[in-house]
Amino acid sequence: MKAKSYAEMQCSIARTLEHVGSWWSLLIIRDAMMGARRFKDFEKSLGIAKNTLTNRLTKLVDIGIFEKVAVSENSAFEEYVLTKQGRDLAPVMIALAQWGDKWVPHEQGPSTEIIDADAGRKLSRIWPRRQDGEIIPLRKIRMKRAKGAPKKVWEEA
Amino acid sequence: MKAKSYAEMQCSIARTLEHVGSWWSLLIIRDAMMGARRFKDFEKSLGIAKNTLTNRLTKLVDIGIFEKVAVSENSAFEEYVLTKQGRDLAPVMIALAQWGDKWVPHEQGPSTEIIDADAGRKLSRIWPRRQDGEIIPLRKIRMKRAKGAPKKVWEEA
DNA sequence: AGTAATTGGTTTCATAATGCAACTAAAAAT
DNA sequence: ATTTTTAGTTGCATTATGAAACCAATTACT
Repeated sequence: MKAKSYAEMQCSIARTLEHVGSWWSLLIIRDAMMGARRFKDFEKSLGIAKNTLTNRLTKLVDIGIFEKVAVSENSAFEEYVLTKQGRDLAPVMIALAQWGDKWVPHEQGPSTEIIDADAGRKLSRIWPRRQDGEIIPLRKIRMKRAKGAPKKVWEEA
Repeated sequence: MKAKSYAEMQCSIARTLEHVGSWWSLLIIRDAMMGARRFKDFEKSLGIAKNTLTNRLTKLVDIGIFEKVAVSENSAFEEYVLTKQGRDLAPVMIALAQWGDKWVPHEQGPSTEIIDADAGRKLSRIWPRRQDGEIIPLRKIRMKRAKGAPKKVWEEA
């Protein structure tokens, strides 16, 4: 659920989750990345309630992650297509999928594969790198509030 | 909210979200990555209700993302520390933060900074690469169900 | 040592979000 | 012309969250 908004938090992650962090939203986007377009596609694939799906899709269109496009010249139906903004969530999806494969393996294998079409094989782990491609080890990475952002409670004193 | 589980879906992303996709969970983990440890730290930083925080932390401990550790030799209090599994969510956090900075900028700037401690500057965009470091363009990336996973509804016919 | 404040909860109740089933109008297929 | 599909909407039951009060144990203060 969600009754309280993250929108006013001074945090880039919170603001992203405000847009795509609701239950179902990321799975809707995942399905779109795997080829779903029509309302019924998402509904049947996810087993989500129709009213909830309507709410999610409407919001995702509002914030610019999907756009509604006519199915064809001569059809009155519309389908939901990811915008550039939506497609740009790919690194998030890849990171989520790879974490799941590593830490929550399923008896029946990965079951979602993310492929490099040129090399024809699974992507290697997505990980921060320096410009030259060198991998940055976790211990060298610091997450901190930006200058000007309010002090965290545990930083007082 | 969340009333229906993703656990049985044949999808790596769904299984990850089943663990960390509930409202608040990723923000709790973010706070931990930024230095929060004590119950009160999370509570005050997030403004989350105590019962909800208790539920989330208990679950996150159960599934191995946090562990409870004595604050010190002579203290009876415990604090919540990320496990290796939890720290391994770093790429997810980085991807979320960078997407937010790009698409949902805040008047007052990024407000969450992720730094390469050696280079002393912000991380460049996390993105899938080939082993040699070459960036893989989005159009070369395919997400698909693995062999054996059930066909997607839009693939029928 | 005795008292006050903090911590980490639990419990209760109101509210908000979701799940489900029934219903509907428009479009498409037969 | 009729049936089926699609994309919803509506209403109700259930579940999750938010807020406040309450509580026992621990820690800090005097």
